[in-house]
Amino acid sequence: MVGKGPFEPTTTTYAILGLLAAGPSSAYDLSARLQIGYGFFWPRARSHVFTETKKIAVLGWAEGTERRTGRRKRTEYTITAPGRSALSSWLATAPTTFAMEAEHLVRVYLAGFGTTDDLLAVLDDAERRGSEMLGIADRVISEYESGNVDGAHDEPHLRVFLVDYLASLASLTAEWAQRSRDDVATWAGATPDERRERAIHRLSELPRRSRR
Amino acid sequence: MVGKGPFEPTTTTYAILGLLAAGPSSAYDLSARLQIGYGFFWPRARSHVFTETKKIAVLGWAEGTERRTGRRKRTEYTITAPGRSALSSWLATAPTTFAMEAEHLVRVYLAGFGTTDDLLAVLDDAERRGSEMLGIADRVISEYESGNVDGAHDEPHLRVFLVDYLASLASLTAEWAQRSRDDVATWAGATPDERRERAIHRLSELPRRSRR
DNA sequence: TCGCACATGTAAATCGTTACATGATTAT
DNA sequence: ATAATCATGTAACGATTTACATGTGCGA
Repeated sequence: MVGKGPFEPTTTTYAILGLLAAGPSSAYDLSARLQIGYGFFWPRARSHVFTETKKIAVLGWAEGTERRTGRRKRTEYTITAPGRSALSSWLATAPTTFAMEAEHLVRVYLAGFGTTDDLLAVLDDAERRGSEMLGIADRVISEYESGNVDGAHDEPHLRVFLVDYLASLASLTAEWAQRSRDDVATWAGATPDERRERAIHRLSELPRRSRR
Repeated sequence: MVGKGPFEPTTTTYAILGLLAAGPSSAYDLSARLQIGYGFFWPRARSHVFTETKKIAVLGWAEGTERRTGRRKRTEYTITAPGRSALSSWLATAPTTFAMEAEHLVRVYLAGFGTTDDLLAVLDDAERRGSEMLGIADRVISEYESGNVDGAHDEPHLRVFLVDYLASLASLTAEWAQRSRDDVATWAGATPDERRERAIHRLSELPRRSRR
């Protein structure tokens, strides 16, 4: 990502352009689809869409037409040929961003300055979030199994990759929280040295690169 | 996160305060530790530290003393008692942020508008990143096994939780990329209906909530 | 002693969010 | 008819990054 002038497209720009590629929609509608479609792996505030669509229009990648409902106006955007072409060019470039913001882990990192109960609460919270995410994945899966899918993103052979990642991450998080809590439970009757031994042993059993 | 005035502490503020709790250091030094310690789950630019430490000083949570090396000055920060107390209060509150920014997944979501080769390239990239992360975890583990640990963060019983999450996420990512690529490979000789069938079947085999 | 990497920041610009505002629609 | 909710944005603000600037120490 170069990131120079004020009209330089960002990943978010392309994400929205991609929504537009599926058909014309109003900015408001896009803002809803942004959260539903990307909420889990590219979260953005709804209001962000309104500035971003303007940028897209200035770039010539979409055309906005004014519609009215009574005295209220709204803008409907339609992707242009240059827009489609910009999207597919972008898809041919390499991804840049892969980041996570996990406050849980910050708190674990600093847990030495808090109480054991604080730590357990953090782990509980992590497990709760993991379970929630699993619940979301669950619902998506059931929809597909029962055939109740709203046409918009009806490409199951691609969709499965996303749901796979989501469900895997969710269950990873929940399971990690559980085993960490179990480990905390063993601290009670142990000397510092025993704790250390055990920690090193647990470390040595983590997934290694050699397993390829 | 309340986030009102310009001196409202953020998670980043506490992350840095937490580094400070381990002993006095210069802002520059903190900025290095920020990346090493939090880089994987709370990434921030080094320069961010310099503004944040000033905020911490204004809040009375640390004191800055001027040092000099020749004509060049630097500021060394020391945490204060109110600072320690703010840190432990914060540790007793609930985490708020758990987010990921995975451009890979954005690209998978939009893969219908690109070529199959684009998609394969994205999956390759994801696998490469997963392997790299596994490599990092690997090195940390080896350091602990061989006892070569730089005292600063020498709390293996806590550290193991972080490395566990890192290594698990890394191998999840790499494995996901592999099985997704394998799936893409089956598309070639299949009708759209077969692809659909297969996708729904794969969906139904993902981790479910019921498994708890 | 020349150049390069490390140390130590500052300033400007951008990205993104929260808060607000107001019209339309629906349920009660 | 009123209240609540949906639709449709705007504006101000804060969080974060990128780019820059300059001193110091070290190896060739």
